[in-house]
Amino acid sequence: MSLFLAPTTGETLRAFHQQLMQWFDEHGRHDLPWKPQDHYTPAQNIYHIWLSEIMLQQTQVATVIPYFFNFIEQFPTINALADAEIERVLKAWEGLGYYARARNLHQGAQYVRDQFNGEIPCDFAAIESIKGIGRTTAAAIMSQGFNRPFAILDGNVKRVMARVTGAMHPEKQLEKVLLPFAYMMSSQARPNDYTQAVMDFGATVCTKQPKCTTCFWQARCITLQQQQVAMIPAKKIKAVKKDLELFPIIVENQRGELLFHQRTTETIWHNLYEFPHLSSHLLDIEEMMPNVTVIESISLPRFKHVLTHINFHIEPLWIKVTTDDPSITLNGQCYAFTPRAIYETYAKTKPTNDLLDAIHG
DNA sequence: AACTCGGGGCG
DNA sequence: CGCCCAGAGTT
Repeated sequence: MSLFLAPTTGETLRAFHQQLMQWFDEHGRHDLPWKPQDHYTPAQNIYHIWLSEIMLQQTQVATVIPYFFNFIEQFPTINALADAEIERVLKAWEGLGYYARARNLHQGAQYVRDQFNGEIPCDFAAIESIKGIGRTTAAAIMSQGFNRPFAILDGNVKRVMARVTGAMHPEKQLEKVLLPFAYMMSSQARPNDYTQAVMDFGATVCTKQPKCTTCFWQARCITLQQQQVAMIPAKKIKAVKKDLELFPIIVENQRGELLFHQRTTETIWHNLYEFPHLSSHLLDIEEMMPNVTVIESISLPRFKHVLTHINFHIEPLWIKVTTDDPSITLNGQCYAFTPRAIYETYAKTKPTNDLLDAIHG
């Protein structure tokens, strides 16, 4: 049995496309900074679209814009990015989240430098072979960068297409069901503008709580007519979150240097910097750090840090000590005292930055 | 197919 | 406080 509210005809999709493009010309976002510009080379414009697509994964436009400007200033070309140190790339990404994106982007730039002479080719399969680029981002580069008819199905497009077609399918089936419709839409006129148009429409009109009274399609929207707007697209099944406690220890010596180290775990916050932390409360300071004299021990307020799948409950301890040692062994691991000017140049986790604000503010 | 990866904004 | 945002890699 069909999960569509009603069958969708080709005429319906063509009419929607026509009106969408008219809407875009008048109301679309035409000033996004990664839009191709004449004072950049064609290769740079493609690079900008690539970069923006990566930054925009699960991240809103307003958040991305300042990061984008900073990034292209530091890394103006793909080859410049490829030749840069990963530490600099992560620093430019600091606070944006999903740090695997930065590592994949850096690896991708080296791949493009070595395999494609520093220029992204107009080849969907080749683009998709670049680290960090999946079907959606590859299609976005093909359509927006090269003006080729490739369909994207990101969150915005899925929401728009689900409502236009009245697809009630659950999240997993939805993408497969909508892909043929998405391709049909993209294969009409102005592929690059269409891609931007449908995303702008999804981001500004056909939102989660859509502005149907201003919508050009309200008279023909099957989802609106049958009052299913709140039900389409179907909600995602919420993942169960874990609660984890974290006990960071901020050890500050008489010169104001802090114990600081780079994460090496393969899981979260890979390659980023943080304070040493324990999995339980620090019981005996003198026992854990024999060669230091504790001047002051301050419990900072506990706070929460939320990730997609983890709630961190953080109970920080700030210990001011005197010692002649340049490093401290804690739980069998060696941590070095680091001057403020140094650690501020490295990309840190969000809780670490919050703690730095707390002790310096 | 399910799970993992951040952080910000908004109602 | 819950949900979503221009998703992709791993298992």
